[in-house]
Amino acid sequence: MDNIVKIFKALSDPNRVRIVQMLVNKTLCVCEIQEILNLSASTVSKHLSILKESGFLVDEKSGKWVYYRLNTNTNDLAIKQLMLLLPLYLNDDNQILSDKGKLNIACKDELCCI
Amino acid sequence: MDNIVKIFKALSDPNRVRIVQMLVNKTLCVCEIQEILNLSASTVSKHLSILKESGFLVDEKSGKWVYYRLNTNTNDLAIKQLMLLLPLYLNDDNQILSDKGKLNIACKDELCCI
DNA sequence: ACATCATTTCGTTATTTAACGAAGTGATTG
DNA sequence: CAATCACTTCGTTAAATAACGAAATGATGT
Repeated sequence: MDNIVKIFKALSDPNRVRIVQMLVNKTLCVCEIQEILNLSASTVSKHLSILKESGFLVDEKSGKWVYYRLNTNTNDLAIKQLMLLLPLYLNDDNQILSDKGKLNIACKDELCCI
Repeated sequence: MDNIVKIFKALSDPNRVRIVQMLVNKTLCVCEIQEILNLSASTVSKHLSILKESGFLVDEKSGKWVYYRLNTNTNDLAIKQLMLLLPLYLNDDNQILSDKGKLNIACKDELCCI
């Protein structure tokens, strides 16, 4: 019960839902996510730790950077299914579309890291 | 986005998850739910209104009583799927099993209403 | 009509949450 | 080795949430 409630709590904030959707088929470092969300680094870090703690994300250090990606290898059924279902619910969400658009530009122009 | 976040927020409280699971294949009045959760009537009423507002429940007045049940006729894909998936995640949860046990006894003995 | 019962609404309190900036950590670069 | 960069942790503040009891609402039964 605690586990499933923690999972739903993780998804009950719009900025965290945006993060999860940004990371579909992508690996991003904290500063890229910060750029899109337009929040302070500490706030973004906190959101990422909640998503990691609940099982949605894994991180990987590489030099100065910490990269986050979806925990696609999870054994948790709820996490696995919700990661698949979320995009269906948010495919046509303007915020999510806008985030993805910005991300592509940001990547092309190397807006943030490297 | 607001809609899906509202849905996850509704499920991000253990008492509300318990309510949803109690109502699987059952219709219950507020006082029965109150009996199981062991919370004040006003608190239970608030939880029910959040679940109703987010689309999980519908209510029906009948005399003195208000009956709540799952909104199985919803058009909302997320609500529909989450109602199906939740029991899979909580099948072996002790709290949920205990609630269902108490509910059967309560119904037999007409512990609460009627 | 009146008392009672089931439920909701209101006002309050304690806890949790989201946000920030400042300070701390650890790796990289000059 | 000092400065910088990416990120996290800490401490604070404002807002949201969960809980309660008291009062309001609305139907039932006497």
